[in-house]
Amino acid sequence: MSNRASLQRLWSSLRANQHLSQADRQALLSLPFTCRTLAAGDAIGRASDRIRLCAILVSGFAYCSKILPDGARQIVSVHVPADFFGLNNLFQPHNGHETRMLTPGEVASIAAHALETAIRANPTLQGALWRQTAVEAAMFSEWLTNIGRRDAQGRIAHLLCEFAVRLRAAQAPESTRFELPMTQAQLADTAGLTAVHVNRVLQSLRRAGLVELDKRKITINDWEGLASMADFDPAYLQSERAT
Amino acid sequence: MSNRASLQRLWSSLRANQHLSQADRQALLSLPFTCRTLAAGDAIGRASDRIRLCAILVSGFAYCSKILPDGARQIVSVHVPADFFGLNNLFQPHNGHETRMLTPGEVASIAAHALETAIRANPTLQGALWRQTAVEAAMFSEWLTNIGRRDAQGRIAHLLCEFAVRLRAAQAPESTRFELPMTQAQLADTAGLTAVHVNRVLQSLRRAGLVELDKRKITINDWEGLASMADFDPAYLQSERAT
DNA sequence: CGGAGGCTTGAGCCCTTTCAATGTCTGTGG
DNA sequence: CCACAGACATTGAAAGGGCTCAAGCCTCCG
Repeated sequence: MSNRASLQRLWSSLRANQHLSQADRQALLSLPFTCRTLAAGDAIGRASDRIRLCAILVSGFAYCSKILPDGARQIVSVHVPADFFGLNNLFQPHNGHETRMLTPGEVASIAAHALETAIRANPTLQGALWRQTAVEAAMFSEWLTNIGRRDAQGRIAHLLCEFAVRLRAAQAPESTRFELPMTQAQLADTAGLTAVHVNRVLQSLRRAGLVELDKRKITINDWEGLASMADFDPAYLQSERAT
Repeated sequence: MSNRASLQRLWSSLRANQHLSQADRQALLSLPFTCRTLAAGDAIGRASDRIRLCAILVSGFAYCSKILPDGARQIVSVHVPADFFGLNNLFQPHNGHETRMLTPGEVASIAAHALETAIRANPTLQGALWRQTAVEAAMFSEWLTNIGRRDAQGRIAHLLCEFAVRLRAAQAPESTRFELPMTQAQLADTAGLTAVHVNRVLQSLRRAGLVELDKRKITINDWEGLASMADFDPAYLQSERAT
């Protein structure tokens, strides 16, 4: 189980963290985190939980989804290592969404009330977290136009581009090659498509020489082509090294 | 041109305002607002503007959209009177989105930097605005699953339900009857559909006895039916009188 | 009275879904 | 070391929801 040490490492790469002062960073780090190791599919803060909590993804991937009565599922966000998520819990504890691990990994969570007191004592910390939810809102907005106005090819291409940039920003060394630990069914629930159709789209991207897929490893062979097909502009990610 | 007086009236109903103390309210009200009267279709803060600004919709309706290179448009949010919007400008000035008036109306705008200084001096005000962007994020998320996982009927039904609740919360006296100043083409750009198909869906909702349409006046005849068809749960709106 | 924008309607097409079956890989237990 | 289960990926055929194209209509407004 990782703790302060690995958290410390994380902070330096934490996106929400770019605008934090040293003092604020310290304030956050000194909060009572609880680290847990979870398996793929495990829920983070089950719907039944009364305990509102925010969390940092120390390692592994996670997603947040809403499930409709007919069983359909929409994945509204995917979290990569070092993401700070669950801030929405501060404002609306129960919104019918659930967050689960995509892969096994470690989560450092903190009780909402503890974070709230820290915030009250530290306005610039509050500002950083505010910014974090603003970035999340921008991503939602981008996904909205992605699902609402692009065809299947464009949607998938856009998702791949986004992940490439986010993963590069978060951790990965090499740009165009990364691991995306999602099944085609999960990609479908993200893109508002069907698993079957995602499969066919992926194949066509492959045949067009844009990407290569090996297990969950993705290699983008033609970034220009993929980005233009997706009409991708990374500005909304607020990533430092966005290119 | 309306000014302090009408702004004052607005504050009492302002959603972002529910959790503001009297002092914070005063702080906001004393800021240098610029009131403008705009026509339908006018841009609020044109894309060419270097001046970042946030605004309150004093009267009329507005929307925020993104336009794709192929000309397709996705409306990502609709603002009703008393909405505080454009907070995203504080974090990312240019994100390829544009905000325009849906109807003629008045906008009270404030330069971002003025708001920023006010925020620095007033942490609880910052908290209220943070909450505002959190609510907006929640709406995005809801729209995401709406477009991603519901068929055309469900999407339109959900939009109508949302507007009914928001308008009731914002101003309207009677519940199930309200004015929605959007053309079918704009509704289509909101729901990720085509104007033609929106027309047919609207007709089927009418034939099913769920709603009545007269010009831009909408009457919901069967709230239960419409809400269940849309799987609508108003919790995400964070509205006081949500029922 | 003419025009423009918005609403309707019809017909045909196509992208995406559904349904169903087959193939592939990995981990497990005998 | 092989058999077997389970989770994913892949494929084919057929149906369908929504789109496109195109024309007709209505209403408001100058």
